[in-house]
Amino acid sequence: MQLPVPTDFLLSRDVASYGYFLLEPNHWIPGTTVRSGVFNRILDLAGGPITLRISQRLGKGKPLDVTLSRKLVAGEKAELSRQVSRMLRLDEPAAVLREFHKLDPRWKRSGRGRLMRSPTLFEDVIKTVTSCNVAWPSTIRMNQRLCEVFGRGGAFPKPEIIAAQRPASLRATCSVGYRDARIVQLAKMFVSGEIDAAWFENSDIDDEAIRERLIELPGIGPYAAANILQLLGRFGHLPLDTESVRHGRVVLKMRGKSRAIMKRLACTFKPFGHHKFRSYWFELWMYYEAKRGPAHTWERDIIGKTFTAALLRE
DNA sequence: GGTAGACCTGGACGC
DNA sequence: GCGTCCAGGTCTACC
Repeated sequence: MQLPVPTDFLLSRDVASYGYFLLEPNHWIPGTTVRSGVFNRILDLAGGPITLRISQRLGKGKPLDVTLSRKLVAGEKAELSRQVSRMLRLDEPAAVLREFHKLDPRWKRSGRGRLMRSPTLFEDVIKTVTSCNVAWPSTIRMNQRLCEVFGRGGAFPKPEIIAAQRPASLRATCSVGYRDARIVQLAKMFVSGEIDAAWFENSDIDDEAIRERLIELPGIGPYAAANILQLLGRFGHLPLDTESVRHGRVVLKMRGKSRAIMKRLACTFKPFGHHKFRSYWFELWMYYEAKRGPAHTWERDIIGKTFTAALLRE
């Protein structure tokens, strides 16, 4: 099947735009050219797990070619399109990105602006929790094990499956450590409707109301809340962590204690308003690419595991 | 309102 | 190869 995309959309650039593209059940396979990369992703749809092979042979703005591992049953096509659209931010208007490029022209030439995310809010929330207080290789492992152990056919597990587990089981099989009870509790809240994805995705609700609700959730603090906000398409907050402080010190030549650097980072990116996360993130991303080559050339099973803070400090 | 310490895992390092 | 130290964000208890 084919999926239409916005005129500015470029698969290789827009998939390799956020670290989640290196986490299971996502699998980006770099090609020899910008056009030849392939994005594989397993989704758990009504008729069971299905593997998508997504490419864009004809280049920027041209439809995506999507090869499926099985035939779709009734009703699955709409759900598949919805999930792919969320993941690749196909619903983000080109006009919004033009506005971003006007505000921060550094990214106009490359066209960067879209940030890859997950097909569902549940997966984004769990991926965020698995990235807190842990080195990147451990985040990779937690997501790999969650998909292997609890995902149907290697897909990301549905909240109903995680909600039915004992925390100790999650800890023993997926190396999630003390996050076990928090992950199970979050899954239960998704299942019960206490966390209503539609409410969080509602653009009529202001950022602060969403942030306040997020920060009440188990395992979600200031950093995680700001990160989930950007995953929800709200880019006016910065998820500041030790990596931000490193960026402040190494790239922006800031001096002082961590807290002071975080305050200075907030001031530095304030002029970018409701696009500030994009400006901040692509600065970080540019640094990683300077160290490790263009993101669309990164091999998940090689570069992902060597992507440690210690190596980046070199 | 601010902060110290615990939480868990795995990489880094010293021997 | 083994043992120890440390990084990482959230949560709780305490001041």
